Amino acid sequence: MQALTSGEGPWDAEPDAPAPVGRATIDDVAREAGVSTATVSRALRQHPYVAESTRQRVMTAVERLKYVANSNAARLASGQSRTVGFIAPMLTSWYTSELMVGVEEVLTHERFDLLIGTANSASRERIFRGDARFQQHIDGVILVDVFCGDDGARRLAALDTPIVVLGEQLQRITSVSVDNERGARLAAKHLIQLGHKRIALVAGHNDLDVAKNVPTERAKGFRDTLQAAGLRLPAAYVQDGDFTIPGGHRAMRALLGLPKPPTAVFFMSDEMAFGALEAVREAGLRVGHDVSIVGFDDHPVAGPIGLTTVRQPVREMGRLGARLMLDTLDGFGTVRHHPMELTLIERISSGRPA
Amino acid sequence: MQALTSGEGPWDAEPDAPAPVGRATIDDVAREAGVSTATVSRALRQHPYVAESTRQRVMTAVERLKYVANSNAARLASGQSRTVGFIAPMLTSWYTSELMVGVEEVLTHERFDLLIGTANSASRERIFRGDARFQQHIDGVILVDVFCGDDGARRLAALDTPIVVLGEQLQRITSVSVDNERGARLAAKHLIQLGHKRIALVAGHNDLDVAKNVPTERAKGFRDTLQAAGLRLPAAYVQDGDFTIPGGHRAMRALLGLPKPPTAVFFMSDEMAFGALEAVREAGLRVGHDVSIVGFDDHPVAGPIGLTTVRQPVREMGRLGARLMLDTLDGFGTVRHHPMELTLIERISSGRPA
DNA sequence: CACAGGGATGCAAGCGCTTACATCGGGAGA
DNA sequence: TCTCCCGATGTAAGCGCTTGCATCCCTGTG
Repeated sequence: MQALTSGEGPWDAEPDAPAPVGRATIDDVAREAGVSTATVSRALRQHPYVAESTRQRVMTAVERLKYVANSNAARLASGQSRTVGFIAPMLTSWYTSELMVGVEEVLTHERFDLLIGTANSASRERIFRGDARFQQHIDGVILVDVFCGDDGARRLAALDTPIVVLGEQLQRITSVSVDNERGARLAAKHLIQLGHKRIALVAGHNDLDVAKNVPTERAKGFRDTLQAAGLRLPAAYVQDGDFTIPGGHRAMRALLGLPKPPTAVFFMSDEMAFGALEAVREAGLRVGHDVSIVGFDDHPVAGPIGLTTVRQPVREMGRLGARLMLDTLDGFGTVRHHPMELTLIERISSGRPA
Repeated sequence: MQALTSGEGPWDAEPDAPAPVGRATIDDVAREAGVSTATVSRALRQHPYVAESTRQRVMTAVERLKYVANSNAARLASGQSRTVGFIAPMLTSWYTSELMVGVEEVLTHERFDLLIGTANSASRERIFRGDARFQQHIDGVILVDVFCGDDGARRLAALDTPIVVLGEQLQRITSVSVDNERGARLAAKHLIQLGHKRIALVAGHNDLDVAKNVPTERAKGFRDTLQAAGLRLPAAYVQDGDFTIPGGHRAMRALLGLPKPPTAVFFMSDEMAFGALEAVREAGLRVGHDVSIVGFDDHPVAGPIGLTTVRQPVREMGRLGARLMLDTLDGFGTVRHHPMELTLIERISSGRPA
């Protein structure tokens, strides 16, 4: 951030620009360059059949006139919307917005627009049917946390809309995801190695029966690891935290209210873990001593408050997802799954059992 | 969030829609309704001179054909971009993204698009000059943290682009802001009442000399209150935290490294305060006991971790800002300043000095 | 040296809407 | 009953681009 000293800085600079504020059209440029509008259009879009000298002339004219193409006209004429949809439940979670920022970053760079939508159960279907905004004016859709089964995946793949899925892996659909089972295993193993015997799980939702999805995979990795270590996971030790801060708070309170409360808890998201901190404090206990907590994400606040967590490169996932979408739209790129690395970050919220 | 049970849920529903995927044009609708395209256009946009019966017929046709207007065509024809720009430094801070979500919420509802831009020193100017994206295809601009002096404000007001400023108050420009001086006073007073004598300040930037801006106002309120209480604010007690988590961390470390460290610190943002928590821990001290901390914002994580803070209704500010922009674009609404309420939320990060 | 081939450019028809202007019809006032 | 007026609708000209097709010209080839 630049230091603005009094009386200086960009705002106070002289308005030295000639600035015939962006009124030039492609015809003006054509005239200025002495070519046809068609040639200008081609020159501007890297069409192969434009002589280098001509391109130069056009570019010069563009500079001089400060020409900027009217994207509405371009889109109308070409039939390409240069817009991709981004659908997720809970737009306000850190995870989602971080993905969105990543996506936005590369899309904007390629002069694409982002159309954002929430995906509650109703609107998911809507996307591919009658929804007003997504119906026709979208080149592709980036889906987050689809949480659909194999059937859903099949239906998605059958659509002729290019799709990229973020966060989970579906049959025949390009995706960027992490190995959720492994992530959960990392967390569980960590807690087990610290010596914990009573370890609980706070999932995003409790309905973990859908074929394949993030919570299910994490739950599986977690369960398996516990089982392998000869530990039990009683039903009461599995709570639903709704992937939100208040949800995590509630879940933790429920856990601490148990006759035999756990000494360690794995949360499927950092935000739920944050909520849990409050519950621990309210109970007069100390995190990392009386009860260990492990999250998932590596939210920016996780570091400062010392939350042990499984880091996933969220922003980078968003970026990659957007790039894959662009490749798909360009006709390149085949259906592929792109795995991203997961790392356990040990901090002070987890320690040996009291 | 809906519970998806195996084999069910929206994804698995039968594709029961007739779905002649949104290919209908306004002409199709006109034909279907037995009117001209002009009438359809008018009916759809609430033009007064359309008979109710006609409107009904058009609507029916729209329904039947699942017609959705092509916004590119509409924008091209009308010359209205239906897009507003959103410019802020640091798009990734919670404050900014929260504002953005609020803005997005109402804009989307009104079928407007949001064009997001960063405002580093260079691009600020660019907005109103040669910048490619903002030059012509924008109806108005929402500015966050402009941090410009009166001169800058004058230049802004002189532009013919509708402008709404969020977070601070500028001459002759519509804005939504809080009383920053008062907020800082609340924080300072709270700390003083707790009995603190050595109180430090972590600002967003140290260049507090610009005519009028958020950090300056908060610094003033803070200083004045300390002074009124007969307390000193040594230069070493004023640190620059850059409005980021790491910045807050650094600032706190610097403060704690002082020969006579403060017993309480006011941070101009919660995120900086979060960073500080880590520094306190590293120093082997306890927040709320050895050192009290007060933030500003009421970030969602502030509650869970017990950070005392000055709450500002950020999301609501974004919403209101967007609404004001829409009013301006509609020709309604005059230049006005809309003040929002600030509240001190006392939590456990602040207590009596040790 | 005529001719085919293909690179470089121009022409002009849209893309799907909006809107100024023309038109039409029917009730109110003369 | 005949204007006049105005509400309701139609006509058609673009908005600023993209792109298929036609055209032109410069090489390389036989």
